[in-house]
Amino acid sequence: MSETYKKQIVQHIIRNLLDIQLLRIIQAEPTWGYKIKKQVEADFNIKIRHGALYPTLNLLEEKGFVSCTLQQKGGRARKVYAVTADGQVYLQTFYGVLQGQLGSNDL
Amino acid sequence: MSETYKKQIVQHIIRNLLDIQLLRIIQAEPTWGYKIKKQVEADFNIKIRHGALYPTLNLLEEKGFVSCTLQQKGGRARKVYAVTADGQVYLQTFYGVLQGQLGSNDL
DNA sequence: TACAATATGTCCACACACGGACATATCTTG
DNA sequence: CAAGATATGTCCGTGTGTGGACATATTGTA
Repeated sequence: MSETYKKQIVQHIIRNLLDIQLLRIIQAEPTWGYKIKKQVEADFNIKIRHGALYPTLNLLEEKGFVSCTLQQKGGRARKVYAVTADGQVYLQTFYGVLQGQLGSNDL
Repeated sequence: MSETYKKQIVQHIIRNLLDIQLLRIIQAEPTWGYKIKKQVEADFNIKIRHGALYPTLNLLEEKGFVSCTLQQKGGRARKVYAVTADGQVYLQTFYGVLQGQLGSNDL
């Protein structure tokens, strides 16, 4: 796996496919906005705007791709997201379209 | 594979990941701009702007991800593109990042 | 011979997304 | 007790990309 293009690719994805990438991260493990931000910034050494992150999470919830559970940790509230069945279908369909693995019967 | 989200996902990809999708199509078979446009429009029933398509193809060539061969068919010239070794590495790295399959040694 | 298709290219008004500031509240640490 | 971290949210000027027109040349067809 090449290291040369990795950072620019990650920024490409975060910029253009934030919704998909969030779905993927949440599918791996239910989590919340702030943790995703810190995690991605640590893993890839890039910045995620929380001004884009939180509205996108809310959008995913509106679309029914993730469900939201309010978790109280002391007085601080976390909105823990989990991928719904619809979200999983969406994500899998995305991968299929991207890699051209859709059967011809789909049309 | 779900049909529900397919069209919006394809538009999502064409809009935000045109370069990647072009790489994938060209990797499957060396081809040229106009054919890609017609093919995608027929396959997915969506419009591709050639005003975005051709500059993107030229950009991919500049970056060295595709090579270009001028093919004369009668008097009409075609710019037939093929994916280079660099382009294949880029594409594979992209899939890896997107699906989170990068080893931890990559950092 | 005129129109549609093939084939590639540029350009511009406009809309949308970005970067970053502003905002609020709680908890932890020095 | 103040500063930084946790946690989520809005807003706005600016810059980037979109949609579609304009452009050109050849070939096939009605």
